[in-house]
Amino acid sequence: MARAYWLLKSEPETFSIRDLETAGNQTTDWGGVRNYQARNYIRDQMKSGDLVLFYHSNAEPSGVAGVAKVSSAPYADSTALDAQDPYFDPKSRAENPTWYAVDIQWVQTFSSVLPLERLKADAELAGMEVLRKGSRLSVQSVSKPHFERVLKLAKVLARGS
DNA sequence: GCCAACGTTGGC
DNA sequence: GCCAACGTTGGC
Repeated sequence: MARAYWLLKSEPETFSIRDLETAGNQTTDWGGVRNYQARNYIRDQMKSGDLVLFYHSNAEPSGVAGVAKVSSAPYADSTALDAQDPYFDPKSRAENPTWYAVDIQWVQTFSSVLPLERLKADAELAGMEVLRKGSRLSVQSVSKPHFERVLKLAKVLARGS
């Protein structure tokens, strides 16, 4: 099956593209997702090699900060099974997990964050989920043309700075 | 800090 | 199964 494209949101004060970059070639487990639609994307569709737009939310500015890649198959989110973890979910069981995670790996940090405002202004990105008013989903599917367009805009931004 | 747009919970 | 109340997300 062909590679898929995603957008993952993170608040940079919690975990930023720099934090991911610091991890270098090491993988980072992307867990703690507690929304069923996002869970379904992770559990049912994500696969190793998929590419990810790493999005900073609640940031100044909010926008796409870089690129990551999925580096594992989906697996049970251990934070849901650990009673000491803030993301613990007593309804999730090891033999039938409710929540899933994947490993991700740093690929690229943009020279500066590509702001949401810039994405909104681009006609080719019309219909992209992250641009929808009230879009709160932390794991979003991105079309290949939209993914490639975002990379293009990031390059243009780098050239201009 | 405000508030719109959600998703979830629980009474009925 | 409906829906009001509530909690959360996230842009601004």
